[in-house]
Amino acid sequence: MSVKERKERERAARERLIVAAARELAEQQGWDAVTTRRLAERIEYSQPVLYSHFRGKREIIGAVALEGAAELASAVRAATAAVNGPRERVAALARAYLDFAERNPAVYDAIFQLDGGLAYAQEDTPEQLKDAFAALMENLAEVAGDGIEPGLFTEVFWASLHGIATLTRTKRLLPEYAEARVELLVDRLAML
Amino acid sequence: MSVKERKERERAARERLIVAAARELAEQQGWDAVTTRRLAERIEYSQPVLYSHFRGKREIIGAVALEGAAELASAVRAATAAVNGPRERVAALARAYLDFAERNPAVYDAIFQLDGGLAYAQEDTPEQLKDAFAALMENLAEVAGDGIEPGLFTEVFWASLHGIATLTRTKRLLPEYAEARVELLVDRLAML
DNA sequence: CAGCGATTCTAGCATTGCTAGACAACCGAG
DNA sequence: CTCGGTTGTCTAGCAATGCTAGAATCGCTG
Repeated sequence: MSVKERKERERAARERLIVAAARELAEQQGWDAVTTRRLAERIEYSQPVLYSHFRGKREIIGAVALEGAAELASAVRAATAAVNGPRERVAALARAYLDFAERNPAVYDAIFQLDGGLAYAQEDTPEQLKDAFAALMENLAEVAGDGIEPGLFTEVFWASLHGIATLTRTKRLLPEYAEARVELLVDRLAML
Repeated sequence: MSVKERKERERAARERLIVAAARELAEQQGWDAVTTRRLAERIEYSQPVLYSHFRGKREIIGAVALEGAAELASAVRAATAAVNGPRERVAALARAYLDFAERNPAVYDAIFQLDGGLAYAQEDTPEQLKDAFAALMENLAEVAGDGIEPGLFTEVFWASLHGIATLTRTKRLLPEYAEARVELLVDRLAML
């Protein structure tokens, strides 16, 4: 049954190709430009092929979101691993998070803004999303403060970062305050 | 020239009708359901009429956003006016803000999520948007803390509220923490 | 190498935002 | 009161969108 296995490998490879193409196109020209036709053209297949891998455009966004969530998690862990001291660790986390959002706006949107048909904060939430939240909580639990549940604190800190990330990207905040916002947020929210 | 005036009044009335219909439809069925055809049908005119008032769908969203921003500003002012004590005033502001976002999700999206073709944090930013920010700053300046510019503090507090509002609405945060999040945010960010 | 099953494509549907050009209504002059 | 012209509105249509049915083609198996 080697033939079947080969076909499955090829199929998986093509699926990765679709996700990669969608992501690249979205980062280059925004999600609006990610149409089924353009996507099909990029992978050099016809549109119906997309629907043999994904239920629709929404699921493709979801696939990009999962890939991105895994990257966000490791970006956060990588940025905090080598840092000594809780305060600097939290600041590094905040900068890594905002940096990821700025460098991968389309992927960030796929994870947090667009509808990728994924469940959040529930049992059936995909591993990658749970793990991204876990990566935040690992570094934030130690500064949550007495009597504050780490999960609650992480939600608030995360929401603040998310607000800054999205409002910054849509040019609703003053660029010159960027660094000061992070400092203020970390100094006030984290209990040291 | 009474005829001209009458026509202008009628025109203005129809414009309000369009904005109201767009808003109502968006709140009922989401912005995706706000198509030019459905909107035209609701106001009992044909689609091209919409384009004699607005450059396109984007501008209609923008009009809803401006109307909403004015309401948000007065909602915040109304909620804080009668409250004594800085801490309770800030808490009231936070609740009023989140309440507005929850009660008018489509309008909130028009203001802060969708592209209504409006400028933000600039000179040519519409009055309504500047005033909404001002309404926040009026109540937040007193708790910014020493050496922290009110504008900076307001941006951070606002971003945090925005993050909570959007993540809550897309079911990415735990509902049971809703009240605790506000308490934590106010207690930590505000300097009392 | 022939036939059959899986795969991929062509072609098309309904819906979207937006626009051109035909048509009608209405105001003001004679 | 009628006619001309401006102003306003509608019908019809464009290209692009997500998605799908059915034809065509490819490649494995006997």
